[in-house]
Amino acid sequence: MTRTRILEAAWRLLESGQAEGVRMADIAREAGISRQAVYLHFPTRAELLVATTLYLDEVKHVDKRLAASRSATTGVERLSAFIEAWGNYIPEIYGMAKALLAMENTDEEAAAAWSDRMQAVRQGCEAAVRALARDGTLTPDRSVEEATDLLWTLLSVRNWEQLVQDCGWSQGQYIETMKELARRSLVRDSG
Amino acid sequence: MTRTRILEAAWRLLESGQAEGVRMADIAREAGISRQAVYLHFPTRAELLVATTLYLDEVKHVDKRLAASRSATTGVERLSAFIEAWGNYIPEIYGMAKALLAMENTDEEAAAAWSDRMQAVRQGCEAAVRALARDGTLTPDRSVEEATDLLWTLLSVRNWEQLVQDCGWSQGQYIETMKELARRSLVRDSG
DNA sequence: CCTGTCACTTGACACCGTGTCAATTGACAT
DNA sequence: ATGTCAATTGACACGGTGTCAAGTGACAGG
Repeated sequence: MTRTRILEAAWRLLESGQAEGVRMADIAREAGISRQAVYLHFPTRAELLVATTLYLDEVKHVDKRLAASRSATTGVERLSAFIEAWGNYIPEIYGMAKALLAMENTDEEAAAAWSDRMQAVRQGCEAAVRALARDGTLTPDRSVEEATDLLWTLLSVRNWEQLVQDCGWSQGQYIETMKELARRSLVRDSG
Repeated sequence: MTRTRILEAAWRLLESGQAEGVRMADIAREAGISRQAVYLHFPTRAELLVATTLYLDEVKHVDKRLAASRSATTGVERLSAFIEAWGNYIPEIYGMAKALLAMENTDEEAAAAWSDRMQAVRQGCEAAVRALARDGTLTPDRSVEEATDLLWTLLSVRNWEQLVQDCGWSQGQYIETMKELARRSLVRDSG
């Protein structure tokens, strides 16, 4: 199916670094079809990018990965498992994310799409925070909502980008630091 | 001087919200001159934006604000003062920052300019971390460099944006949370 | 009073990337 | 043979940046 070939082509290009060099013409060439044929399947660049993220989520089985964090028994374990699952997913979608993020400013639809995806992440954060609250291990300093905001911000793609891409941290270092930071700022009595 | 009028116009427009709607023509109109006259003073949009940030730093006396944090005696005080100074500066430059950030992806020069400005912030972070290290109050978990990376990331404009703009936190809430987060993740024995 | 010069204006234009439109081709099915 | 469907080619509009050339008006010095 041509549609799939386009999605694969987009993915391949976005994955390989220089996010913003990826134009519709490039994707078409990579897929071995004409630029106009791309428009036959995806009305706008934004929609193509969104479709690519959804395609990735499917191919990479995000759902299965998050299942692990959902099955954790204690809140603390759940928090840790969630950070690990999401944190390790970031590098795989980073090319995509960067391209989508770059359109946020100019493209209404791209912004909405990215916001949707991030709300899903926020759900995950909230679930982890609620698990802590249920166990009574959430720090008394913050409400569930504030704690969720904080965790969500900590785990943003931008923060990953800054630490791993710009500062040269290893992925493991990133994960460990985020876990520790989350624990210290969200879990009660954990010096 | 026309140059100043242009800078003031750019500032006024950027400050008032919708960063990405600000085109060269808009700035010219706001300054009461022709679009081409702007190019007489600033060769490119990126250079105009950069000049505007420098102009803002001058007008807003960033240097004086940071002096306070430099004169703190203990490392912990210095950390706190720095977070307060920088954290309270962010909302004043946010319009600018957003416009510059939006060009990061497309414009080489804008990216370099923004990166420069952020390196300056990083210097401030590093100074605070070194003050902690000197006092022996830096957590043993992290090297000076790692601690600097972490603090710098915590205090990014993007994080401020997400918490204050997107999540609706108050400025005071943001400052307090950042101070606490920094303390918990950088200062030794502070549960 | 003439002549420069300097800041600015007007208007036209090239470039780039996105998205649109119309006419055409080639394969496959009925 | 006919229809249909995916894809092709080529042209074009739009928006925003940046360039270029010619013109205008004010002010200064001889």
